Amino acid sequence: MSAAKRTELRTSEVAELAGVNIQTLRYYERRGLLAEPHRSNGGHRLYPPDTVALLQVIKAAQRLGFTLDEVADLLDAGRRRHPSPDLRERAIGKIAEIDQKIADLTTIRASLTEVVDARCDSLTNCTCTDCPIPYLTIGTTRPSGDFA
Amino acid sequence: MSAAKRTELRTSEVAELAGVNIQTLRYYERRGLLAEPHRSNGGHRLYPPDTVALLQVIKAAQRLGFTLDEVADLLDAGRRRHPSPDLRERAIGKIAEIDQKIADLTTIRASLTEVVDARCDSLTNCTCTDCPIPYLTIGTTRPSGDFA
DNA sequence: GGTAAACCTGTACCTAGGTACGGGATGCAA
DNA sequence: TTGCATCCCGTACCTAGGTACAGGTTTACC
Repeated sequence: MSAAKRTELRTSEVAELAGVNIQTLRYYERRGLLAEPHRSNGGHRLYPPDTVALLQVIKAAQRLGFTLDEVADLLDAGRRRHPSPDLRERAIGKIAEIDQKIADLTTIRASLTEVVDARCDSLTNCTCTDCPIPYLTIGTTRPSGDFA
Repeated sequence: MSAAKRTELRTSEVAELAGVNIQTLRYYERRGLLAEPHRSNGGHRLYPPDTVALLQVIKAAQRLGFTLDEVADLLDAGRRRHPSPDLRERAIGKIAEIDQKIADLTTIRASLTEVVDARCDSLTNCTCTDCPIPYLTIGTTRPSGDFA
């Protein structure tokens, strides 16, 4: 079936393109994140090409701190335009959660930005309290100063 | 030492206030995320009150998909206004990463928003392709339509 | 001074999310 | 039609991040 290969992807191809392990594909299939692909006569999996994009979405969502169960929910929600009232309810919850995440990320980002353009007036005349130039720090105290 | 208790918090108090398990405090201490608190004469830990806020920051960062090692880095960066060039470099990298996360979250959010205000013209006259009203869906096909 | 609740350390165990391995079947190009 | 790369399935193992237990001190209140 060298001709059919043009449209359907084999396990290793999907894995490579999406940057995931082959075992992960089977794992996601077991978890219900990936629909069971159809098979060749011999039983080899053949995936539709957009599986690659789907995997990338899954991976992105995971990096954002969603569990696989949550990702499954999100995908489910994203697919149907006619959610059940329950699903709609959960979608609203997720949106609030996402807004919180964005707010938190923004806070962290601001803190990092401060770090990056840490303004040290000069090496010999710096008003910062945690300046590495030792004698400047003597006798100063500073509140802990974590992100927020 | 009932008087000293007013300023310093015991393990269970910190855990309760921050909403984490007591074991987690010790775990974070081992991991270097929490500085070793000083001890009572008998060896019991006594935490400064801002530990609670710190824990909340850690938990928030975790929910955003950062590993504990990354959280440690972030905290470290957040504390010092005079980063080493290396730390500065990593901070810049983190900012890019965070921007990506925010972008991804925004995409997912948009998709969920669509779900929430899914406009169904009416129960008998709906143009959506995955409308639950059966006969409307006959003969229609639709691209997969995951988030992006 | 007695005692119950909270704490200590060390070690064992748990869950989520993968990843690797073994032994056998398939796909496909030469 | 043979040979080698891939694939199959089932199962075992791994890492991160916790969480629980055991057996023994300390605290704090009566």
